[in-house]
Amino acid sequence: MSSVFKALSDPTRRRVLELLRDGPQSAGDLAAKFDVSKPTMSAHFGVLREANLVISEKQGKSVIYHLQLSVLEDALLGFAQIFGLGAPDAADQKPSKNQSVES
Amino acid sequence: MSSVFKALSDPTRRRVLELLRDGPQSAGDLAAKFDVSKPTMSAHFGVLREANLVISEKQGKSVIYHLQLSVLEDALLGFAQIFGLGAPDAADQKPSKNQSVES
DNA sequence: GGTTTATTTAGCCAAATGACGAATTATACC
DNA sequence: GGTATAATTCGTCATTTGGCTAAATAAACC
Repeated sequence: MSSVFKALSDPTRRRVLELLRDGPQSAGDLAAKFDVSKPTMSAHFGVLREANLVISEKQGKSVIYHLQLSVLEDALLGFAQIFGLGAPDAADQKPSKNQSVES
Repeated sequence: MSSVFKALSDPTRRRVLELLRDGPQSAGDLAAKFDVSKPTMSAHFGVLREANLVISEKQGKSVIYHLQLSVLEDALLGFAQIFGLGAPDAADQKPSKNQSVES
C-alpha cells in the first residue's frame, strides 16, 4: 500500500499510468514518449510493477504493460475515504461533510 | 501538485494527515505520537506545509497544524478522475466503468 | 533578565532515488 | 548460426531523503 503511493510520487510514473489508461502498451512504445533513457524507463516500470499498478506480459520480443486500475482505485479512493472524501457526485453540489464521518 | 504526491509518499506524513483529520494539533503533540525525533518530525511538517496539505498557525510558543482537506481532495480525486475512478456510491453496487469515460 | 518550554535550523550521515552508458538476455528474422 | 531488435541488468554517479544530535530562535513564566 505504501509502495503504491511511493510509485505515484514520481511524475514520470504517474504519466505512464495515464498513458496506459488508453490501453496496454509495450515498454518501448511507452519509453519513446519520454525524454529519458530506456534503462531509466525500465526502472520506472519496475517500480510500477512492484506496486502492482501495472502487470507485464511478454509478447514476442516485446513486453506489454497493462494498467491495474483496481490497485490504483483501492489506494486512491481507500485513502480518500479515510478523510471522508470521495463521491463528489450526489446531485451536483458538494454536500460537504455533514455525513457524520466522525463520531 | 507533484509536491502533494511526494508528500503522500511517506507513511509518517500520511499518518500525520490522518491524525490531523480529528482536528488541529500542535507540532509537539503530533510529534509525541511518533517514534522519531522532533527535528525529524519538523522536517515532515515542512514537507506537508510546502505541499499545502497543512497550514501552520503560531499560538503562544506552540505551532498548531491544521489539515487542508481541499488540497488533499483536489489531488486525490483529481488524479482519480483522470482514470474514471471516484464516486463509488451510486446506489451501492459499483456501476463499474460504463459511464463512457473515454470516447 | 534568566530559565524553561516549543519548535525550527544547521550540520552531518547512510541509504534510496533517478539518471546514464555499457553489457546482457531473449526473441525474432534471415 | 548470425544478426537485428526489445528489454533488462550492471555498475556508476549526483542528488534527495529521512534520520540523528547539537545549536539557535521564540515565547512564556518567574
